[in-house]
Amino acid sequence: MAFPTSASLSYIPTSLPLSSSSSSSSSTRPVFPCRSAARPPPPAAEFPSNENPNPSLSDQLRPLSLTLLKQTSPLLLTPSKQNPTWTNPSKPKPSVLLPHRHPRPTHSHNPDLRRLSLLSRSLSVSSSDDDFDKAFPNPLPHSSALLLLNSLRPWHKAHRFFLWLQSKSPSSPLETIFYNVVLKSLRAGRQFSLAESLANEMIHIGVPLDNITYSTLITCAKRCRRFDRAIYWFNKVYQAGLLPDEVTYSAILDVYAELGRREEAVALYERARASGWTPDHVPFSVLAKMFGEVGDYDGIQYVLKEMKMLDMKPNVVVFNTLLDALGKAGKPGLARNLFDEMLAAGLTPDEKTLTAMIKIYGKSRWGRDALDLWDRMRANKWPVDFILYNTLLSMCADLGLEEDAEKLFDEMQQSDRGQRQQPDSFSYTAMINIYGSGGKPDRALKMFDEMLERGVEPNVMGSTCLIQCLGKATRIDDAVRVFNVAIERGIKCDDRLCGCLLSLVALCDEADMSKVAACLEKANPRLVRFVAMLGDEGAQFEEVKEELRGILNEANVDVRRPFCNCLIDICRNRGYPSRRAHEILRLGTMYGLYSGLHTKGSKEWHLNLRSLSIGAAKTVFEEWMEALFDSIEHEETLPQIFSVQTGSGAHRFSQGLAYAFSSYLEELASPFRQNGEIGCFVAMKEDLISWLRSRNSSDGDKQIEV
DNA sequence: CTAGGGTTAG
Repeated sequence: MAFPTSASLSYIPTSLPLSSSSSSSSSTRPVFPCRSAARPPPPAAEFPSNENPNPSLSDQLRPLSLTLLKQTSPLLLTPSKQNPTWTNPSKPKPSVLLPHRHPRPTHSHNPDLRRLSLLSRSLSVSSSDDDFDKAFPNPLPHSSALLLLNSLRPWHKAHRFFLWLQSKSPSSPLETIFYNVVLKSLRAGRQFSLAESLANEMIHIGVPLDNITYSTLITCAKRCRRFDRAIYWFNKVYQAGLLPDEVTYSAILDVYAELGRREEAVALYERARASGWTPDHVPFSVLAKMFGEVGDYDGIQYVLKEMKMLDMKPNVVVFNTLLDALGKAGKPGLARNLFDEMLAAGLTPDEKTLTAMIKIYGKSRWGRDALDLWDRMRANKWPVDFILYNTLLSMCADLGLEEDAEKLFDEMQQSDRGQRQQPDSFSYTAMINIYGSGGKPDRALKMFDEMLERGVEPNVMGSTCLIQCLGKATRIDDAVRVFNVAIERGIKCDDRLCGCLLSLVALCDEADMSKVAACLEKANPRLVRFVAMLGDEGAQFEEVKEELRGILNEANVDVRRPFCNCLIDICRNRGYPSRRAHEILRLGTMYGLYSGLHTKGSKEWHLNLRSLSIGAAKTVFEEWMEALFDSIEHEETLPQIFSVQTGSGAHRFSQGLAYAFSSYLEELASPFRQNGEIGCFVAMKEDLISWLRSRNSSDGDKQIEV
């Protein structure tokens, strides 16, 4: 893919309307506060919490920097007011950030380096003030103290050394650089509170904070998920009468990006650009990742366009984030083109590049591209690391490449133990996944047991895959055993695992029901009660509706449809009151979980049953037939062709639906015929009408029974 | 590594 040439003038967010919020400005808090008017820090509650990487619409629309878009910030207006002769917009006066970086001292090679490095290692066993006193009876030279401070690990040793240095010069405070170095160490140790108190100490005793101090504080806050404090310290830069330089600026850009506050991040970027900033690679990587996170393809295009405009050649990191972003935006073809472009530009892909590409091909089920790339990796001796190994295994799982995965897994097992390439829970999960989705429960189970023997902790996904596979083979006792082992080993039951247990409820016979219910009781007792309610003839629709709504509200968005699918299966398989399956389907439809199943054209009406469970597919089909019968009765115009699609089972989770649905249609003696393509069933109008008429006259009841 | 920013697995 070439960089896009049709460049629109500015980024228009795809998912968020701008217009609605641009009228209220009185309560907005400028990102670039006026120097004279120091503002109190924003309340922490104003920022989305850690658990919420995708803030609500209102969060995103909180017009923190929409003030920037409207250019109402006093600081931003001052240049033209103070300096009316400044009229060349192509060379704007820098107003929001420094055009240059903080100057750093050039380092002469210190002859003590080696000695100090050995010393820092010996101090790393224990480091008390006594140790420091013994090691340095004479005052330490400035540069040696700094080098040692920088090399002490973990953070508390550096911090203790810092305190010791402070105690050695009680009359004069340590210079900024000492604070900066120890702050870096505190960041590595994720000690934000301590870092912040040191920064406050600097302010208190008059040690100047510089851009290095601020950027370290901001990234430390970011790593500790204290985004509110990151923004607080960014505002502090302006309050102190300084301007951020491009490192500090990129750091805060990354904070907004991580918060998912995309408009504000873009506004920050554009404001800096407008004031003459020529960004380096970092902000593009930050923005690309931000857009990729939400699959915002237009956002990715915006990043490409900006780089193109600046005639900037992406480096490997930028390519990596762009490739990953395109994958997340569901554009495997564009990712492939961009990867080719990267090679054509003479860059060598690294582990992360290849991980991104293999992941994309696996998820898209582009088997040929995946295997082709794998061959090229080996032929070119491109670097491979542990994560790439595991990604290759997951790709094999996605594509059902059992033999390739086995070879790779063996390779990992034969690697040196020190290399950290021994299979871990991720690798085992991939193997369990391969065997599980290939219908080989024995091998999957063997993998799980082997994993436990080798002391590798199971994870929730591997356990879920295995339980699902054992469930499909109706090996309920094994499934229950695996569940209990997983729980004993500290697995936290997530919604997917709950859904998996729910599918066991649908599959097991009456004798095993209590064992499965006991598992589900540990995972989600509410579901156990709800299943009982569904089986109770006396339960009213309103009760079912309320309880289902509660359950779905508590559940993760992407398990809601699987939950309903499973519940429908349970109703049908366990002989619950026959209206129940239809009630769940109706409610699921009401909650928008089954939208887009029907397509009505003038020549053909189509029913898409892909990603439905067998029971849900049957129930949806029954409702469709009922609706069609009504249409016939009311003599509506019908098309010539009716088609149903179940999917061919290319996706491992939909395996079996085409087959099950085919025999179901045969049982019903329906006129639908599989039409060349697997999983595609077609009936002609006349055949369908006569079949529906005969069924409804012989049944006497409009409900189609199986 | 040598005081500060960006990229990898369901």
